[in-house]
Amino acid sequence: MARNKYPEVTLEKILDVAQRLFLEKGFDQTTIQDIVDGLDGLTRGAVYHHFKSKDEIMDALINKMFLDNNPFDTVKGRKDLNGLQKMRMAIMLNQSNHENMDMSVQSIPILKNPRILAGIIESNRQLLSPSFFELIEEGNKDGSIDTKYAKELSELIPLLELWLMPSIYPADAEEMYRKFSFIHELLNHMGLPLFDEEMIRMIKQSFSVIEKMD
Amino acid sequence: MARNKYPEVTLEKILDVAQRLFLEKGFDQTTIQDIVDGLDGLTRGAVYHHFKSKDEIMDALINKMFLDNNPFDTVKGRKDLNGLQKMRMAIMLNQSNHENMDMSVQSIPILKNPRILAGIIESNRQLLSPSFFELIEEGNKDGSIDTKYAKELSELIPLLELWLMPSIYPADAEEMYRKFSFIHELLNHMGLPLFDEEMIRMIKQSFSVIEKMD
DNA sequence: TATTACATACCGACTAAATGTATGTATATA
DNA sequence: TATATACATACATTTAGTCGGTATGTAATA
Repeated sequence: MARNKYPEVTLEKILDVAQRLFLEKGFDQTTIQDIVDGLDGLTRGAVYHHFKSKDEIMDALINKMFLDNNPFDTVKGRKDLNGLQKMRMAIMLNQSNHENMDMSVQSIPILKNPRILAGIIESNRQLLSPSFFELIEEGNKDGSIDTKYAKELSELIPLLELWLMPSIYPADAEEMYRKFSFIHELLNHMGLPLFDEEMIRMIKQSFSVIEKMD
Repeated sequence: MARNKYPEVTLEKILDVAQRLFLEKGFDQTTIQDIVDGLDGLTRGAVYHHFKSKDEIMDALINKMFLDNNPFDTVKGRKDLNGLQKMRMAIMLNQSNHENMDMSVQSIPILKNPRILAGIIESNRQLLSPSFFELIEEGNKDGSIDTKYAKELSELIPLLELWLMPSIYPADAEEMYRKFSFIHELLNHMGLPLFDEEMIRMIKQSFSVIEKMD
């Protein structure tokens, strides 16, 4: 295939296809050739020109997925929100990001894709937690949050999100609701009242919808 | 090499070598041939006779590591302990198991070994949590524990143990201590006073030891 | 006890698949 | 026009897994 005037386009295409395949079939089950096949016309040489290895594609993907729609960029400029409110918004945005790809993620058991799981955990720790930390600190300063455990909470919250993923920890609607109650109580006790009444109602409702789907 | 009269010996040997290598170099970085090389005289044929695939070796290992020294077997018969006390003992036994291999586990960043990480998470959920659940329920019945969240706690505790692994979540002694305080407070609030004064003292001491090592 | 039949522990060569490398070619840009 | 680079192509290498074969153990039979 002819050389592309805008190589970034090729690069993006590679990441797009890779993301789709990794989520559909898993990282190990996806070969470079599989990716190439979805790249109409290009060859493996092109891929290896842009990326040193399959792992490097994965790393790039993890960064991209986070940066593409970084909840914290959206939240940061909002002078009208205090720390707690920003935190709530960031969590919800982040959650809906997850859900957008969860349709595909759910289709394949994530525990069978250790590389993806590890990727999530690592990017949580490196990217998500520091941002959470900032917001919690901000809340501590403006008085909307009052916790001794900013660092600990910022690390733990992503882990709790993991706990809420039914593909890892299977749970029916009732069990999901109990988990949420648990987390609600936990966060309140630790001084980070993340869920307000409206959020709890929304969550409750979304579960009853799931219930009816079964 | 001559056929072994007791094939279990060969099987054990394979698992031994595999465990060593997986922890030293990681799962993906260990080839079947690497395992064979540590098996004085045997060939890859032997390994493939006992195991269908590399993954099957991993699965067998996970089971073995748990069953070999299952904390719950030790605890179960102890009529002199109530549920809470059994829970404490199981946690400590389990923890010291971890520490025994942690010398090797720590040496290699576990996030670079997604397969092992996923294995830990899955075996926690399938083996550890159900046992925790039983003990917590027992405690709830005999009055030594009083929580609405037996199921949730039994799932969350292994996740908290993950959080405490410095190879995944780097932390100095001070930070480790804060994590423990956090968990202590969390569990107390949820009705599962897992750490008594003695344990807290022990933990505190073990951290000051670490501190001095640096 | 000797023989036979069968099961299974293990060997070793082969296949297939996939990653990665080295080199070549054409095109864009300076 | 020269140079960098986007991409192609051929090749080398690594590794998982398969398969037919061999030797040794075990159990039944006589």
